[in-house]
Amino acid sequence: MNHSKKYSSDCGLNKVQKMVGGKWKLSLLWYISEETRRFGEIKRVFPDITQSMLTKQLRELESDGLLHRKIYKEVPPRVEYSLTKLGQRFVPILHSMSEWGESNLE
Amino acid sequence: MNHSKKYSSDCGLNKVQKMVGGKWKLSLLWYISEETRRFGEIKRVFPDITQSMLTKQLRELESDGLLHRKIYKEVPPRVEYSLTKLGQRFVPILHSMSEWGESNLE
DNA sequence: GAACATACTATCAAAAATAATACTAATGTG
DNA sequence: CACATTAGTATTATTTTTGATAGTATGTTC
Repeated sequence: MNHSKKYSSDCGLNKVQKMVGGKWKLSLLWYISEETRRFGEIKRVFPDITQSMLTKQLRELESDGLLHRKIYKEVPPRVEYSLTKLGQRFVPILHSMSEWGESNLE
Repeated sequence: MNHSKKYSSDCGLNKVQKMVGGKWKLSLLWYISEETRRFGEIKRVFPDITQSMLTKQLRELESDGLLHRKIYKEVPPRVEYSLTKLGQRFVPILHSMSEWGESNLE
């Protein structure tokens, strides 16, 4: 890795930032990491996020490979979100961030 | 911590997100964690960040307690940025994010 | 056959983040 | 006195992110 690339937008750090930088993404990952969650469940736990925004962020997390989205062919619809392997490998980082936040900030 | 607060904007995770969520902040922290850096040095290493944005982000990191800003009473001016204790405690998280990014993303 | 439930989608508006550009202050040097 | 140097500020765009609101599809239940 040359010097000009070390701090560029290609570096691991910036990729991570782009993937989980959204306003709600860390919390969503955390919540889904606890167990598989249905869309409506998530919506109820995060009442401040609008439905369209929730859909958008979940889909982005999915296309970034962090979440798996399982659609049941039922009516009314049923969609479950869970962490992928990649997402699971991110969970320890979530935990250290949370802990750092809780224990260091007022 | 009650359930309504667990995923609220008060939780550690969201505080962290607000503090380091800026487009350049993770990289800036990383660069400054390596050693104390002068403003102009940072500017040269991150040519894509405008000067006003750089100032803004560094000041935010300072007021969030992650960076220390040392002003030398000289002309031309000399300002050095370094990590605070709090910032230093964040460095391991930076490393794990970087590693996760490097090793898991194409 | 009307209402219900769920997970959406589509538009448009508002707010927040970032960028572009130009300007400033102060002093040592030639 | 003009000029270079450094770390800024100020102002105005532009872009990106987020929010508000309304509408859709469809099998099941009443």
